[in-house]
Amino acid sequence: MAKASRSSRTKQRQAHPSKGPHSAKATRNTGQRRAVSPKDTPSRDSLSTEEKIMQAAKKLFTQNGFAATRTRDIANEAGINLALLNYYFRSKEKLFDIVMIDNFRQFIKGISIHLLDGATTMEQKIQRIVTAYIDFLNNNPDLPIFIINEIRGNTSKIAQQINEEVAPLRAHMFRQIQEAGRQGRITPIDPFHFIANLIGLTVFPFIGRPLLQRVTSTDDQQFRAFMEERKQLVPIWINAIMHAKSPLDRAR
Amino acid sequence: MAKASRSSRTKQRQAHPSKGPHSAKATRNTGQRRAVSPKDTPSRDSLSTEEKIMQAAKKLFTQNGFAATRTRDIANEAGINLALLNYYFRSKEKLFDIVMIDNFRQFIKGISIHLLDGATTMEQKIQRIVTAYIDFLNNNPDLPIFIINEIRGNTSKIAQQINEEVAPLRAHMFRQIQEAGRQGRITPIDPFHFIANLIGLTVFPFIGRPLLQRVTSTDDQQFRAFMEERKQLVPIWINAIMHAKSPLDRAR
DNA sequence: AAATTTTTTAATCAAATGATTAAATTACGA
DNA sequence: TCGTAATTTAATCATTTGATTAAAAAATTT
Repeated sequence: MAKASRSSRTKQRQAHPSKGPHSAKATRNTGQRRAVSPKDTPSRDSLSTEEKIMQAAKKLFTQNGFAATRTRDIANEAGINLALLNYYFRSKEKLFDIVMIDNFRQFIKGISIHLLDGATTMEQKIQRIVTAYIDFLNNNPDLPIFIINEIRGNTSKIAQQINEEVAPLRAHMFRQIQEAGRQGRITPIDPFHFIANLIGLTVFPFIGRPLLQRVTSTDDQQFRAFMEERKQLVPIWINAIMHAKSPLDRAR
Repeated sequence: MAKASRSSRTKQRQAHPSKGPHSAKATRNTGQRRAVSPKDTPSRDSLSTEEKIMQAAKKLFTQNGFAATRTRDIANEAGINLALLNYYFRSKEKLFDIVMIDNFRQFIKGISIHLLDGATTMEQKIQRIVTAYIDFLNNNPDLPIFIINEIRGNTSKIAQQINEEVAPLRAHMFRQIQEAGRQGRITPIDPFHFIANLIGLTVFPFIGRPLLQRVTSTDDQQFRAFMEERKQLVPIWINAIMHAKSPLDRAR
C-alpha cells in the first residue's frame, strides 16, 4: 500500500522534469509566468527560485567557466536547494547553454545598434562604440574572457549564433570601410585588421586586466581612470591608424 | 609472514613519494639525470616517463586549464599509467604549478631580451618585439589565453613571478617612454597605455582568434596571412599612435 | 475545505576523479 | 648472478560531482 502510493508519486515526478526545462525557457523569454517586480532592481527576496538560479549561474559560469563551476556552488550562491537546478533546468549543461547564449547576445548587442546607424559617420560610430563598450565592460568585466573561452571549445552553438547576429553587421561595416578606402579617406585596410584593432584597443585591456595591472603596477582606481581616458584616446588612435601610410600593396 | 613482508614494502613505498617531486624538480631544472637526446626534437620513444608526462600536461593544461583537464587525460596523452602522475609529481596541482610557471616564463622571455637591449632605439625594439611575438605565437597559440586565465584566479604564485621577472623590464621601459615624451619625440603617454596597445595589437588577435575569424569570415590560411602583415603594420600603427595629438593634459 | 498540482527538501545514488596501495617488473650496483 | 632500488602496473580507495528519489511543504484549483 505504502509502496503503491510511492509508485504513483514517482510517476508524477518523472513526468514533470521533461516539462520543466521547456517551461523555464518559455518563462525566461516572455516573462509571462511571473510579473516583473515593480522595482527596477528586484532584490533577491522578490525573485523566483528560477530567477535566483539564473542570476547565480550567470555570475559563476561567467567568472569561472563550465568545468570549474559546480552545481553546488550555484545552489549556494542562489541560496536554494541543490536539487532545484535539475528540477528547473534539467541539467548543468542546459543551464550553461542558456547563460552562454545570453552572454553572447549581450556582448554583441552593444555594438549592433551603433554599427547599423545609417545617420552617423564612421568616426562617430567608432566613438560611440568605444564609449558604449568601455562603459558596458566596466560593469561586466568578465564577459569578454568568457566569450573568448567558450568560443574556443564550442564550435557549433555559438558559431550559428554569431552568423545569425553578426552577418548583417559584417556586410554593412565592410562596405563602409572599403568605400572609405576607395575614396582615399583612409589608407585601405582589410576589415579584419580594423576589427582586430578596434576590439584589441577597446576590449583587450579588460581581458588582460590583471596582467596589465601587474606589469605596469596599476591599482584598480588607476585602471578605471585609464579606461576613462581611453574613451577619448582609442578613437583618436583608430583614426591615426587608419591614416597611417602602409607599405603594403594598394591592390588589397 | 606474508603480512609482515607487505608491511615492510609499504613503508618503502611511502618513503619514496616524498622524495619524488623534489627529484623531479631537480631533474627538470638541470637535466642531469638523463642526458638530452642527440636529436634536436626527441621523439616520444626517447623521452623519459617524466618528460612524457610533462609534455602531455603542458599541452592539455595549456589548452584546457586546470579544472577541465583530468589526470586520466594526461596519462592517456602521455601513453603512461595513471598512477605515475602521483609517483613523479605527487599531485595534479603540483604538476600544474610547474606547467604554469614554465608557460609564464616562456611568455615573458620573448619580450625581455629585446626590451633590455640598450643598443636599439625604441622603434627598433617595437619592431623586434612584434616580429618575435607573432612568430612565437604562431607556434604557441594557446599560451596567451592560458596566462590570462590563470592570472585571474591565481593571485599569489604568478604575482610574485611577475614581479621578479618584470620589474627590471618595467623600470627600463618606463624610463624610455617617459624620456621620449619629455623630449617631444612622441606624444606623452602613460606607460600603461603603451603596454596595453602593444599587447592589444600584437597578442590579442591570437587570443580572440576564433571570434575574429567568425566575425570577419576569415579561414586559417587567411588568418596566418593577416598576422604576417601585422608584423609590418603593428609597428607602424604603434608609431602613429605615439604621434597622434592627444586632447589630454600634458601634465600627465 | 478538500483535492490536486507545484515546489522544496534532504537523503541517496551512480559515476567520475585524484590519489593510494601492493605486487610485478625493470634497472642498477656489487 | 644476486640483491636491492627504482619504476611500472592494475586494482582499489575516499571523496566529489551531477543527478535522482521520495516525502514534505506550499501553492493553486475545484
